[in-house]
Amino acid sequence: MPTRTGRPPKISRDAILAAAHRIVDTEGPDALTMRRVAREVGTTAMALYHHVRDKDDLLRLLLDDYAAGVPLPDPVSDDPAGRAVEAATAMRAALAPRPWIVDVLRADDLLARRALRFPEAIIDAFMTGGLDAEDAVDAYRIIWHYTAGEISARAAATRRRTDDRLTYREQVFTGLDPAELPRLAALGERWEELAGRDTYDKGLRALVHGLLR
Amino acid sequence: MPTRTGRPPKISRDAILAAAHRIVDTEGPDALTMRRVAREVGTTAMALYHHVRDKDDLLRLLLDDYAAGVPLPDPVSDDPAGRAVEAATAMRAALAPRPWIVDVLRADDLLARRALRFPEAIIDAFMTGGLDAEDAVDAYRIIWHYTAGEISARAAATRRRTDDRLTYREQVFTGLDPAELPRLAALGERWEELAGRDTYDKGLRALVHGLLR
DNA sequence: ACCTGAACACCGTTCAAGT
DNA sequence: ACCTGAACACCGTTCAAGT
Repeated sequence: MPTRTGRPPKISRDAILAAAHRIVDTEGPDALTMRRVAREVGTTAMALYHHVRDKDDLLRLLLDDYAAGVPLPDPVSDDPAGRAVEAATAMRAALAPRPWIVDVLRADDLLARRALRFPEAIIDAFMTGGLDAEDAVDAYRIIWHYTAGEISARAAATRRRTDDRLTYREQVFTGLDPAELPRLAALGERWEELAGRDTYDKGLRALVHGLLR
Repeated sequence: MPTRTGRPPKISRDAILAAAHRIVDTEGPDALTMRRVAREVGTTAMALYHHVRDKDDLLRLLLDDYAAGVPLPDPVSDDPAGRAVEAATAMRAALAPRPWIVDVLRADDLLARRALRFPEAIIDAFMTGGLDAEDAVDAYRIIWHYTAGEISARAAATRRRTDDRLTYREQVFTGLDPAELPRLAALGERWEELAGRDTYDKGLRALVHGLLR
């Protein structure tokens, strides 16, 4: 049994992650600062740097934890299109309540290690549907971009709704010149109502259909 | 001619915007702080608050300026699908070099006032293609989500490429269990190459086709 | 009316020192 | 080996005072 030398640890990476989870779930991602996490585990912010490389590292670890807990339901469709839709819908359902995740991994159009079941299922569905590996990867990435964009937009819209100044969009729509922008002018105030609709599924089905055609 | 009273202004909103443009174009959006803008126009940060409400307001004004300068080329296609693709491609081309814009207006799936030509053209194409107003708005919003997601992802990927630690994704791909994730394991290192491809057009065409079907 | 200085309440991170 | 305190170099914004 190897001898550990030096001062015994007061805190652990697990304790840090648990605290981070608590904070982000109850107070949102903006409340997640190094100082706040430190307070929660009962140390100074600087002690954290002994257990995680930096804040980005913390976020990534947090993400991987979430990913592990999200189920990918067994497919119920027989056809490839249906299976792709199911997997993408599950992926979106997992992310929608935690939109900050999208911001963390935006770049990696691949999800965290323990969430790879989602791309796997989607790529598999497309390959079963007759696409070769290249086209299936393209299809997955296209769906990822669509999903990430939709989640970000919805999250921002929700944020704005709690804001006072939802006036901007109304303001944009008053006094549109029908000669210049006939379609938008005709829509008028209906935009507000139409833009609130959840169109994810509609877009997803169009996308999958178009990609498999 | 109305008599203006009080101290004459040293700076103007135009001067502030011009400075902000200079900063964001040469040093990127992260360099755009109130203090930095103030230094550029030769005042203190607090003087700015007399001309813009807050930083968000400044960003929105900046955005509107950009929007005014971006051309929407005349359509060349006869068919509605082609015109929708053209307008969306122009919109993406306008945004791609300035991905921070997407972050500013994420919520408003409608663009800034002076950029309304883009949604107008896209909605018009879909309505010409036989969709009713509701479906055309849905179609536009779906395309917007896809476009915003793609731009964000590409911007983040570029940022990461200049980073040192592009190791994370490689790391994820080493030692995948082929029993658990057969498709991804088979892809192996090819992911890196495949994920670099520009798939915007492919996805856009699939989407437009699926939406008009 | 417009501008200034000082201040508030924060950030992430580094670094030298302590146990 | 692990933790601490002080410090660095920032943020956006408020507020009272000056011109």
